[in-house]
Amino acid sequence: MTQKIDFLSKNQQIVLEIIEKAKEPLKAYSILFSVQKKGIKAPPQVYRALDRLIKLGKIHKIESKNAFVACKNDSCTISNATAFSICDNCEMVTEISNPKLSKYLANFQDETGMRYNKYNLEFFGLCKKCKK
Amino acid sequence: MTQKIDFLSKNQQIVLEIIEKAKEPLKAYSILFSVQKKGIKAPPQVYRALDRLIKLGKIHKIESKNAFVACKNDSCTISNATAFSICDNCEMVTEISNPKLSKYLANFQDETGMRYNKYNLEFFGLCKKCKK
DNA sequence: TTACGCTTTGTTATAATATAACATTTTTAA
DNA sequence: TTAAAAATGTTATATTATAACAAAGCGTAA
Repeated sequence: MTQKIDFLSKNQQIVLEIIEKAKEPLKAYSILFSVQKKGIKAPPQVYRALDRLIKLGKIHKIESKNAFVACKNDSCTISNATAFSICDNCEMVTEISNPKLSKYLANFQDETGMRYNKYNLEFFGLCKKCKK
Repeated sequence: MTQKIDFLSKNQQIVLEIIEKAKEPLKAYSILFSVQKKGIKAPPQVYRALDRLIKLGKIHKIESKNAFVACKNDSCTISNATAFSICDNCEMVTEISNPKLSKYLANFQDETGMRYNKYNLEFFGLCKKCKK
């Protein structure tokens, strides 16, 4: 077997669980502090789990915040096409799953005809609550 | 006057110049090392200049790389709508200026009707050279 | 079974990225 | 001309991330 693609190690499960429970994106070191009681003691353990979970599409990294969210898209096993809306005020992050948008972007070609196998889009604005 | 919107301070000019000359995105600390002979000695000086240049739309931050590129779009004085293509192999970054794309994204509304005033899009793939 | 390779894990140390806090200088505008 | 504001300089430190290597666990084939 070259790779176990559907099995999570203990550390990976622990990290995934805490990200899934969170309502906001979590930072790597805040994850570290939260999981220290469960035996994860050092940054590399957290970062390894994060890297793996990202590759599996279980979580995504919000690049503009260096923070991590669970993928809301149940069927997402790869993470090559992501879009988020981010509130400038309360920092709430929502994953956008809009078939038209993803189709548009997956098919996008620039002037040179270059095609892409991956993209990440981050929208910023005020969420409904903060707009009031 | 509340803000000088079209004037760059000495440090800002120095930092902008080095980013404009570069062919690849530059990291903050590599900028710092390059400008130390010009009297910029400490990180905050670089980061302040970067922040200002970003606000003015003179440069953009490539979030997935923590690196900075000059805006190629001459008329760009604000930086609320950015799109880049990034080569996974050689790390080359190109700013995409595609009117259809920017129009599409500027007008994008999610399911709830929310509109955004800013976005950043990063495409990944292989550039023409690396595809060969 | 055992021993080999591979993956995961643990651990220490350190690299890389970014900002806080405050002193000083320069610029602005009353 | 001088007080306020903005920009700059400086030191220290916070935050984010990885290198490097040792040890443990696990599958598998001899």
